Amino acid sequence: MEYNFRAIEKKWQEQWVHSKVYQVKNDSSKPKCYVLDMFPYPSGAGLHVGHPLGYISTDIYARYKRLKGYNVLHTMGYDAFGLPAEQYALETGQHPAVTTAKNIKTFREQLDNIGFSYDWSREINTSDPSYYKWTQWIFLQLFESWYNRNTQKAEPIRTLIAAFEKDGNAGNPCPGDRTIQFTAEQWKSYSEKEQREILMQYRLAFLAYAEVNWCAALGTVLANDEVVNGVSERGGYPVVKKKMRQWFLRITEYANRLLDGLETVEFSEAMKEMQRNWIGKSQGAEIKFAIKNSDEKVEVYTTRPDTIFGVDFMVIAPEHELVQKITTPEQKAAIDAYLEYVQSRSERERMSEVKQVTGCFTGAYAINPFDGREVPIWIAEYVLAGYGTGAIMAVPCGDQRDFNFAQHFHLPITNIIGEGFNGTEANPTKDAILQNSGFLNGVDMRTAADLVIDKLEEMGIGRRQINYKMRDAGFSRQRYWGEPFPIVYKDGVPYAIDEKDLPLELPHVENYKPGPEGEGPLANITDWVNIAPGVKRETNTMPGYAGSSWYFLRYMDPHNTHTFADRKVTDYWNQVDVYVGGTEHAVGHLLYSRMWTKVLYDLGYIGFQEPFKQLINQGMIQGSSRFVYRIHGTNQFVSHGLKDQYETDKLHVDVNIVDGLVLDTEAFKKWREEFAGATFLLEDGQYICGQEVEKMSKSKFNTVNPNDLVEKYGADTFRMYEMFLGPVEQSKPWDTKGIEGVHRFLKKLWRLFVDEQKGVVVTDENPTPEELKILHTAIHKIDSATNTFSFNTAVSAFMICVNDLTSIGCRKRNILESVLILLAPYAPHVAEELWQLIGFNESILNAPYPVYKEEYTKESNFTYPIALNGKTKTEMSLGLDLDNAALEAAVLANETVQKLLDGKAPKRVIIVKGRMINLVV
RNA sequence: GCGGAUGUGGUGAAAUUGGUAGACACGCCAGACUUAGGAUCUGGUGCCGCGAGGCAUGGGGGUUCGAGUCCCUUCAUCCGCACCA
Repeated sequence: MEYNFRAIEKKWQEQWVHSKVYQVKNDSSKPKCYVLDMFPYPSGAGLHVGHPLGYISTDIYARYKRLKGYNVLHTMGYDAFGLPAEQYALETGQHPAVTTAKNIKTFREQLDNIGFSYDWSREINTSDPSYYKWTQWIFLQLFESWYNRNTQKAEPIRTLIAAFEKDGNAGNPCPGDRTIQFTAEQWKSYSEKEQREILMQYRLAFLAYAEVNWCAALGTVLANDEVVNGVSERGGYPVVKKKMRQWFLRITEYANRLLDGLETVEFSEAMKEMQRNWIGKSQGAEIKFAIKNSDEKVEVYTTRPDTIFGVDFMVIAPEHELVQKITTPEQKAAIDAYLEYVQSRSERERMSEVKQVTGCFTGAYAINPFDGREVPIWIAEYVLAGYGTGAIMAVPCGDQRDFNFAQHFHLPITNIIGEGFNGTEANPTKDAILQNSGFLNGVDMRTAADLVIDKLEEMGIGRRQINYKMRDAGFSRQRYWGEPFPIVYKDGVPYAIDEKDLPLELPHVENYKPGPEGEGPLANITDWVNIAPGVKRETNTMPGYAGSSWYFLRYMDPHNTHTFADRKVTDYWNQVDVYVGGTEHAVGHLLYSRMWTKVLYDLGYIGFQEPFKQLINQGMIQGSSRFVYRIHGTNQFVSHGLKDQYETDKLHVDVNIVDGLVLDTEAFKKWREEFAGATFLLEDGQYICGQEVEKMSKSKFNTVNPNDLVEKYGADTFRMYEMFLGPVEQSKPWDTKGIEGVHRFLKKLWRLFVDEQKGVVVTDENPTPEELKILHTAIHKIDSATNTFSFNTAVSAFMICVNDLTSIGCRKRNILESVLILLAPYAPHVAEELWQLIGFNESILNAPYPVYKEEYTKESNFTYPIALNGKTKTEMSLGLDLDNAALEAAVLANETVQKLLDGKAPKRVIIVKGRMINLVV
């Protein structure tokens, strides 16, 4: 009987399906554990070896926790709405639902091949109406809620209306527009339309005109994180700013809670830092400066109010509304020219020429409230309209950009930090003592900041202000393949559709071309859009992140038709205990899902406000591409070492027909028709390819399909090899070479149990202390390594264990049973098979995890390294029960040591019991 | 520019957190069994040196009896953000 992994794996995969061993109940006397993967977008390319890295980790962990006595929720599904399917539909006319279903089928087959323990009865698909019904429902909750800054949580919009009817909006200033102010009487006098317009400024999901990233080539609006260097992430098409009426989520109201929540979760420091940067909290002050000969005021935001005596000029954004009002007639022509220049510059240019200093003087002067100094007001593109107040007070001695600006335009620089400023570059210190600063002279900057703000508040021209870089999240897409908004417009006023009419299903369309004026394809279906005279549907759809913002909740209760997930069930499963996925979702998906969770928590639908307790970022598996070199204009290929002698074209070649770096030339000729007649210039009889590490992608022919490896070595080998590659968090190029070693290990393990001729050879003898030591060393190492996601070291511990047991010929049931249970999470098929072969009828999944007993690994002796001045010279086996004096005596009596000491006595003897002994001379 | 991470043999990587650097594998070398082997098994394999021995964790410095691990400094690579006042 040899290790026939193909038969074994097929048998157990069928057996698992048949006996429903992975179905999980929503209650149990056992403690719960929720282990989740970021669900994939089912692309047409299928899975490559990079995808399962995370999935295998979670599967091992989930199986491990189950053996440890937990009720484990471990699920998989598909993030199935999205642009690629729609692009494909545009090109081929195939309905996205059709291609998506096909892709899902491929993914499922590939996943099943690897032997995962998902509870597939809970599978979800975000494009399924039974799922997006609840995405739409949650959207309506967002639409019907506002953020109460007094209670610091989301509340139903009716509590806001009640407040308006009582006190107007005095207690609840408008987050969308601070200038909106009204009394209770005024509120009651407004028409319904006016009231709803005001409420819109408060809703968590709201409509606003805003500049969006408009990509004409894709015919759609893109999120900031879908725009890279001014072009679309997909396709690399140009992106421009365009004003459109868009849905937004008021995530900025949650900025502070999203920030504070990071303290309560276990994410990597890198991940937390990325989110902190994205949220970008800063504390400072808003200050109003009077303008000379004008009633206008210019309001700036600064984080450094302490430097107010160092203000030498003001800069406002070119888009700032004050520009037209304060520009003097003499400067008008210059300013107009500058504005024209700014408008002519694409987003891309502005980004790529960050260091260039440009600007223009308005002719107006602002007045420093403390010393009455008049400083010029400039406009410049380095000041952004969208951040703070769109205006700054410039302190060139303390801020490098202000300094560069002052130098460029020859503006005088006031020094308020004495020797701290050297005149050649700005010094942004906060630790100087102020000089040249009126009433602040001699005060340190940190203290001065508070003094200034207090004084400004007293004078009524300034106040403390916290700002965030984060913007509200755009939530509309002019696309077809997404969730339709459950919204209708009556005379242009948006209303929620009735909950009982959910889901609002995505209608069928004839084609996927964008609608008129940048609208989505839905706008083309006029009889769907126009419900009644004056009543129209929303034609935008929701963005890709809508469905993924809450899917972890649906897995808990996937078939519930009354609610998105029953409160009792979400209370039971609670937070995701371990969430595994790539870093690319650091600021998108992770922030949105954290926000949705907080909203649902505020509204009382769930009982926790952080979705993911622990996050592990799997590294990216890169592709290791191979290249061949074709002599230009011929069909002759030259080996890598000889290529410099010719003029060649470098071509990607399929990594699957290259062994290491050696090309299989026959396979190459068959690979593509155009190479059928290829000839080769070889080195030492071989064609050597070039290699480069690149992203794994079909177009680079460097993808490796897990199916091929599973076919050749088996799922168990594949699983363990992926883990053996290195720490899960680390990115590394894929290399199939080492898989043999893991395969050998499994064959060796098999031979511990089964002899080719004799069959099962396991005995019932009692284990020796040596065997128990091998086992318990393995238990200790594997248990803790699995628990800490250090799977690569666990695999090596398995190898050591099996090597040791093989070399002493141990075939004892007592030992081997435990080894199998340890192995079951890693290589579930072979573990089940051997478990059955040694006589168990029940699945190994329900066996108890072995418990480490220290007594078996305890030694009476320890082989001490004996070092002289910290350098190991020899070793001695000495009793662990010896005290330091006895150890010292034994060491000094040692022949080698005496020779080394050469008659001299050591100055000091350092003894670390059970570790080492060091002689200092 | 700011923030984060990483740097260890020919390769992937270990190292109980300050205590024998290179476990476990791949690759390579030698051998055994073989008609054969891309099967299996045995031994070897950081570098220099015939050897005793010396040198080695990106470089330089420091703390310590002892540093891959802590501190300072410097270089390189990768990732994220990027005119955020």
